[in-house]
Amino acid sequence: MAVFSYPGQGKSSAIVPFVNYWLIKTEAAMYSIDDLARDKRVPWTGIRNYQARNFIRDGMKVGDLCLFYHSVAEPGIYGIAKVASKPHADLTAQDKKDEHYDPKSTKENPIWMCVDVQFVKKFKRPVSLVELKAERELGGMLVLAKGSRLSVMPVSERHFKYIVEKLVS
DNA sequence: GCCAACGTTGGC
DNA sequence: GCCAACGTTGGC
Repeated sequence: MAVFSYPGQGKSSAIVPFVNYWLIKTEAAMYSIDDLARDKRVPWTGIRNYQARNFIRDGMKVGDLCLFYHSVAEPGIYGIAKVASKPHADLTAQDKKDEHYDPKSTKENPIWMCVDVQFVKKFKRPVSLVELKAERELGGMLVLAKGSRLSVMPVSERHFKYIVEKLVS
């Protein structure tokens, strides 16, 4: 939480949630923005990369907004999701039948974390990877970096707002 | 389907 | 701790 004071209101101030911004990746064939629109809220499981896990564990807070990115087929940003829970253990890692089962994960040391994500909106039109790359304003976005393979990564407020307020509206 | 770029694993 | 082998990701 961060304290913001509003100009013109003397000494008054208000506590408002401090929002972080993220980009979460998925293959549409596996789980798409339409699937999230249908399900409304799901645990974002299956992240098996330590750097991505650390972003989830150490950075994600309820209310954070996520660009919803489809990789591989027609790559681009398709909408927005919201972090709807605190980070918690990803139990699919302890499920032998799950495709993301990890024998190193135990009840005592779950290793892998996830948050619940909630559907916010699907863009009227997706912002393709080609379009993202063409925007000078978006230079430095992690997802555009060569070799960027993280499935969860932070996004700056400036980049987030440029995409949502300038590119898709 | 190809292949570059990564991350992880395991032998030493 | 090094590093080759291997598996995966993801753009094209």
